Amino acid sequence: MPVITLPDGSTRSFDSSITVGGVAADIGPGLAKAALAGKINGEVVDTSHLIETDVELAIITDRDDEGIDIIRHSSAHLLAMATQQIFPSAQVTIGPVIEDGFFYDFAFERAFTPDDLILIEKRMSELAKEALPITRSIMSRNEAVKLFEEKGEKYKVEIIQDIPGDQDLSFYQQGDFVDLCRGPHVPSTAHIKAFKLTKVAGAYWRGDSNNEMLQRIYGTAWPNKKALKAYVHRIEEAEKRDHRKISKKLDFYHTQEEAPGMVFWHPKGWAIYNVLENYMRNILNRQGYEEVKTPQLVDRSLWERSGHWDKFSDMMFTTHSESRDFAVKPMNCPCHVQIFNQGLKSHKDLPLRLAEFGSCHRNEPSGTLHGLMRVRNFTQDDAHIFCTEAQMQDEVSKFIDLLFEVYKDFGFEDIILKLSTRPEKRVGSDEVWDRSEAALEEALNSKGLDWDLLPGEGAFYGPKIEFSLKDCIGRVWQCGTIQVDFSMPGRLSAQYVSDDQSRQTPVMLHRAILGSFERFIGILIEQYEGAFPFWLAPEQVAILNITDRQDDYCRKLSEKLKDQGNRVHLDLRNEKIGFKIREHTLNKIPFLLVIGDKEVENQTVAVRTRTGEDLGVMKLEELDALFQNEMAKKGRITAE
RNA sequence: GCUCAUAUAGCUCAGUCGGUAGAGCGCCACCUUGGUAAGGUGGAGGUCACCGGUUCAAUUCCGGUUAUGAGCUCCA
Repeated sequence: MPVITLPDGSTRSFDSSITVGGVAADIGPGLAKAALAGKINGEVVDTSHLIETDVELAIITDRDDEGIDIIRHSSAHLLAMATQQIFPSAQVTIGPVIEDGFFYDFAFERAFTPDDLILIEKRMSELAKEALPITRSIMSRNEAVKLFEEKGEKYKVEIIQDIPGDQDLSFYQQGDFVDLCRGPHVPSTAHIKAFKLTKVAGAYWRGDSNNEMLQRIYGTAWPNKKALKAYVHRIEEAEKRDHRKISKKLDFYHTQEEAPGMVFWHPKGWAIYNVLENYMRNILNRQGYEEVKTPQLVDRSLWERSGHWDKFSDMMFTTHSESRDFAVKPMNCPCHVQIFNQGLKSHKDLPLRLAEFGSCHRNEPSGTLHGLMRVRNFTQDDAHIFCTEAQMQDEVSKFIDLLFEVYKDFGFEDIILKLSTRPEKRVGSDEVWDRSEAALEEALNSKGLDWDLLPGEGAFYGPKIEFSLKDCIGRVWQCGTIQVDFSMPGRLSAQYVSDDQSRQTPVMLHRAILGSFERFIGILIEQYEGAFPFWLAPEQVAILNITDRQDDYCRKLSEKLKDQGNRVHLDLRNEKIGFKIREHTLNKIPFLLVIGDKEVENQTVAVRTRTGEDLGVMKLEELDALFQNEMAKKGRITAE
């Protein structure tokens, strides 16, 4: 006689055991129809699950996140079923739920084409309309192996054989299609109402690049057509923000075949870059960093001593001169240790913070290059802090504060923190790891920050914190990092004299806030959709004459604004004012100054924003105040 | 690096079932001096990514190279 407690606290008792679907039907016909699954004592089960004892039960519908995931999972099965009906020789492998959708990997003799996807999607719709019941069954491992061997599904056999012991396995069947699956699934294919196959791409079997390439079909699925439409719209919006397209339109940079993965910055893109670099330079100076510059080309022997040659030589660009091998630097730290090593350092010199906007080259695999986001030549806002172990926590703490301030200036307030701890392969004693991890953890906790732990994800030379920011459409970008390193200072013989006269090896902290300027600018372009806030805008203000009678006034105004440090675009072309306004609005210049006879006569400017707002006629002092206010605000979304 | 796709004017893209190519925008010239998102007329501009092959003939078909795109793998 099971007594069932529902989420609202009410109870229902039944004379005999009952399925989840039965309970839903008992509550009401609407719920019976909407029920996708049940959650019993926190565990998600099928609607066919039989309840025999007293339990807490929640009926899951497409209003629950779990419900949407179940729809997506069942959509993956439907995809596999449809695909095998059309292409019987395609072998099934895995088909999990991912963010916003699902995929299924097939082994197939050729690549699927977009036309194939249309066919498969059509068949999926037909199968969904047939409202095939989805039923669960249990098989022993041996039975299962036999079944899939008969079907010639060698990947499934491999998966099943990897499941340990005599564990019973669950299977889901719809029509004549059956798949190994933990479940749960929707009760019938009729619950799969709004889906779309989005793309096809290669993917390695078991994610290992040594394995054969499978064909992965991606799809998205939603509770209803409206949600699907909203998703498609969201994707289109994200595509509109693509920094590569915007950069071409706004003339920020280009790339070309002769320099793959490297950026030709155009004047407007470089203007943004310069603002960023100078901003970081000022900030680091204020925080007690000292800026340095080190060579691009360094003898191979230094990289051998630092250990990079061993691990990363195939990712380093090399050159040869006068019978010596050189490598273009892939990072700045070994060079910074060289500066540290000049002259005997005292503990009184610590912490020593060396910063460099160091241009680095890494020969990234060709397939990974992507606009400004992944390049072969990039510049980090890099710095290395040489300190004692005792100073470590304080330095980390200061760094976190600084990073939050910087991100705020760009309008990023949602920051995700992750602490990565000791991996299996590592250097340094457990005691040193204990102390370093504790220092990082304590630095985070003392600020009351939320953070995630990634056990075993640290670098071989020390633990690290990684900082990711969320942009305005919810995408996450990892930018900042601070990493403890107790390997390199020793390898490169960095030492200081302690207060007891002994020679000690300093701890080194690698840290960056923006990461690489290239990538960070890419993120900013997408965040702002090219409409940079005033302080970053490559052109901050355009001066537009109405007729050539105002030329002199406009030229003088331009000089004056430039003298005040503004980036000015002077447009005296023989074009109508509407034409010029349209053009500069599309170029996303924050302020447009329209100058006609009236403005010349009164020594004023008529101000229009790129959003089309008319700020009216202003005196030059008022304009200056407006600009200064904008500069002070930077990209912050909340006022101080 | 792997799989698949793509490469035509400065940009966005048509097109040629094999007979050396077009549009819009932009650019240049002239006319127009116009008050808040496109004034008019005319003109220039392409070894159809590169290297081979097939063919009487290749931008088009085939192979390779390079770059780009999507995904996978990688990211000190």
